[in-house]
Amino acid sequence: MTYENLDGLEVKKLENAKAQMRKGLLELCVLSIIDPEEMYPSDIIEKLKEAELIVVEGTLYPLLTRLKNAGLLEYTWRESTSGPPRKYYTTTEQGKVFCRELKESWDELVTKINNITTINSNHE
Amino acid sequence: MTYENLDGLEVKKLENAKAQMRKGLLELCVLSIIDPEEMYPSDIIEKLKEAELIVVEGTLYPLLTRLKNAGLLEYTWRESTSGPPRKYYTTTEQGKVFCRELKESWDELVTKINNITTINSNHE
DNA sequence: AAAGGTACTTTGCAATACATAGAACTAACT
DNA sequence: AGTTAGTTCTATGTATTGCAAAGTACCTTT
Repeated sequence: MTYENLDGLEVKKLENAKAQMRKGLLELCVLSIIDPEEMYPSDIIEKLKEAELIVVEGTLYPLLTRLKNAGLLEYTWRESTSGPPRKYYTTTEQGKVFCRELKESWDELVTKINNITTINSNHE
Repeated sequence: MTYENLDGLEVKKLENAKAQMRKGLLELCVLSIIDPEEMYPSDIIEKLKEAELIVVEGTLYPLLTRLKNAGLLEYTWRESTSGPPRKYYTTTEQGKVFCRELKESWDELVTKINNITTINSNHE
């Protein structure tokens, strides 16, 4: 990824476009990360960061709450040795099913987008 | 894609999740579709439909306007033999560069998401 | 002239990111 | 005991971009 062909304004636009691309994908990411085990929010943020998908608290907490309210996640409080208690989230059975469906939808979407963008690459 | 594991409310949630996934991806799609040639909006909608990415006027027209205002697209009016005149859009040089950068960003994003969701699939 | 079809514009709403401020809890320090 | 620092979680305003729907404008046909 190099920005040498873009001026300052374009860079900002590209950054924004990248941010918009991420919208709507976090549910899948978060459910996938949590699924095999239990996790508390800062760990989730850390895991996302390792995957180079940076997410901030203001995004994650409301998302976790939404998923909990939708019955896809549940949580238990756990005392921590290094500060206040933590909410450990796990995926409900419902959430596992939903996550699998979501993954399928994602795969289909990727295929569709690639069909569009790859076909046109061949013309260049 | 089967919904047999989901009840009515879940289906609605999944549909919504799919809609959210699409957000942010249309710029890339539209630029990719237009790039090799010139196109007017109904044709773009048709092409997207063929690719099973259904987009409505209320979405596309403002998007085209945004891209035009950003200098990535330009248009000329053309008379039509079957109705009112049409706006034919073409990609500017700037738009071609932007589209390539966007494609790279997309590819990176796909890789990152797949890293997250695939790793966890292996645990099931 | 009116009707029908096509093309484009506008607007309100919903959803989900981000930035930021703040509250609450615990451990360590003074 | 009180204060400070670090950690965890909550809430809110803002920005962006889809969708639904209504409406305007233009051309052809009736």
